[in-house]
Amino acid sequence: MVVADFNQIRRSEHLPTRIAAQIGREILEGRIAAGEKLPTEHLLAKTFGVSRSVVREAIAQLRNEGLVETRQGVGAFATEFERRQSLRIEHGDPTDRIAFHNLYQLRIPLEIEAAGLAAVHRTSEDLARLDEALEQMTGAEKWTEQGIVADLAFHRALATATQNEYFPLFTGFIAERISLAIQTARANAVLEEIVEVTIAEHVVIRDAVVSGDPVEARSAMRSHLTQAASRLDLTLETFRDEK
Amino acid sequence: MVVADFNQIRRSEHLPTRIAAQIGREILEGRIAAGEKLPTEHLLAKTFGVSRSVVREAIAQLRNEGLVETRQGVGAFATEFERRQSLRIEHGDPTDRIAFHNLYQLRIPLEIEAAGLAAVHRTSEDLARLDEALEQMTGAEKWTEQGIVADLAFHRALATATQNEYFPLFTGFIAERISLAIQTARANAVLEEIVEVTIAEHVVIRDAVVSGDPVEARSAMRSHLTQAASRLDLTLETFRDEK
DNA sequence: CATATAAAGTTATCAGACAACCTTACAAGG
DNA sequence: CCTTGTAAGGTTGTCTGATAACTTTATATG
Repeated sequence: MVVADFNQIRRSEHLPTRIAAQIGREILEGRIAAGEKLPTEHLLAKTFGVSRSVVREAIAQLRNEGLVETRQGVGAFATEFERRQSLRIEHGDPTDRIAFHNLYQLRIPLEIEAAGLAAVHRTSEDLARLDEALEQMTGAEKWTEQGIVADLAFHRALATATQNEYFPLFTGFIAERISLAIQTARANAVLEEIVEVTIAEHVVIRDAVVSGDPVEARSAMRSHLTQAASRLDLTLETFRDEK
Repeated sequence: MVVADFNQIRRSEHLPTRIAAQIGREILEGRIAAGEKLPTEHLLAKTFGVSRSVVREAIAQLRNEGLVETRQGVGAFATEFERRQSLRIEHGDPTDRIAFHNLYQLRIPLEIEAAGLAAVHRTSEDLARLDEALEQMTGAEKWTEQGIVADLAFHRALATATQNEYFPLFTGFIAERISLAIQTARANAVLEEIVEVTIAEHVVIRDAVVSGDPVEARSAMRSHLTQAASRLDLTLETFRDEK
C-alpha cells in the first residue's frame, strides 16, 4: 500500500471527546472556577450545537477524569482542587527528560521494597518465572526487543512474588513507561554493549530472592537501579538509611 | 414492561459506572480476551436490562480508561495488553482486610521516599502548607472528620514538596483509599484517644523536612507509619537497610 | 414559627429513530 | 482470473423527545 497521502482528510474525531476537552480546558484554565456549577446539559447542548447525549458523554468523561462531579437534580460542578485525584496519566512526550527522571525516582523505592518483600514471600512458581525471564535475557543475542521484554518480565515476576497485587500494578505501569521512553530514545545502541553487566545484576537479585534474604535483595535491587540510571545518564538522589 | 425482575442490576448508584466495572472485570480477568469483540450495545443493553444510553456511557468510560477501543460500524474491542496505558484500580470492599494491608504495604516505601525527597527539595510554600495542615490537626477537637482531612492534607503537602508530580498522584491516591477504609471501619473511636501522639509524630517529620535532613525525615516517616500501623492492628514487615 | 406540600429545575434513564461507517457477498465487466 | 461497482446488513455515533428521580425553593397550612 504505497499510495499518495490521503490521511489529510481529518476525520473529525469523536464529538464528545472534543467537547470534553474544551470544557476541561475551561476548568483547568480557571474560566470555570473550582466548585462552580457548569451550565445545564440543555444549555451546553444548545451552545455547542449538539444533542444532549453528546454533552452527557462529554461530562461523563470529565467526571471519570475527576474534573467534574455531578449531583442528580442539582447540576454538574467543577471539582475542588484538593479532590482531583485521578490516577490518569497522560501519555506525554516520551523524550521529556524531567518526566522520565521523575518516573525513575518513583520507581526506585517501589522496586526496592518489592525485592525485599519478594525475598520473604516468593513461591516456587515465582522463582520459576524469575529464572525463565533470566533465561530469555541470556538467550537474547543483543539487547534488542527481546531483551527488553525479558527485563520487563523479570521485574513483573518480582513484583508478583510480593504476593501483593498492587505491586505488579504500580511497578508494571511505571516500568512500562520507562522502557517505552528508553526505546524511543534509541538508547539501544548504548545498552547493547553492557548486556552482560545487566544480566549479572539481575542474577544477583535473583539469588538474594532465592535465599530469602530481604536486606540483600533490597541492596541488590538498589545497586541495579542506580547503575542502570547512571548508564542512562540520570542523576538521582538515593538515600540509604543508617541503622 | 410491568413485572418485577430482581435479577437485574439494583439501582443504588450510578448505573453506567457499575456496568463499566462489570465489563471491565470480564476483560481484566480474561473472560473477554484481549482484542476480542464485545457484544453489541443492543445485546449488552438487553442482557443488563438497561437502555442503550447506559451501556454507551459504560463503554465510553472503559474507552476512557484505555480498556476498550471502539470503531464505528464495527464494534467495541478489548484493547491489547501492550496498549493498555491506564492504571485501573477497583473500588473494592473497603473492609477487605488483605487489600487494606497490601495498600499500606505499598504506601510505606512511597511515603518514606517522599519524606526524604521533600527534605531536600521543599520550597517555602511547601513548608507553609505543611504547617497549615498541622494547625488544622491541632485545632481539631477530636480526631474527627476534620482531623482526617488535615492528615491527608499533610501527606499531600509532603508529596508535593518532592517537586515530583508523580508522588502526590500516587501517594494521594493510596492515602485516600486507606483513610476511606479507616473511616468505614469506624476505627475513629480508637484514634480519638491518641491524637496527641499522632500530631507529635507529624511534627517530627515536619521538623526534619524543615531542617533539610533527608535521612532524619525518612526515619521519622518510617516510625510514624509503623506506629500508625500498629494502632490499626496491622502487622507489617519493615526492612531497614544496613549501611 | 414550624412543618408539610407544591412547583420548578436538573440530572438520570429510557425508547426509538436516523446517520455514518464498515464488512461482506455478489454481480458485472475486463 | 481479477478488478470494480453495488447492494445489503450490521454496528457505532448522534439526535429527539419523553419519563423518572432527585433537589431546591416557594407557598400554604396549622
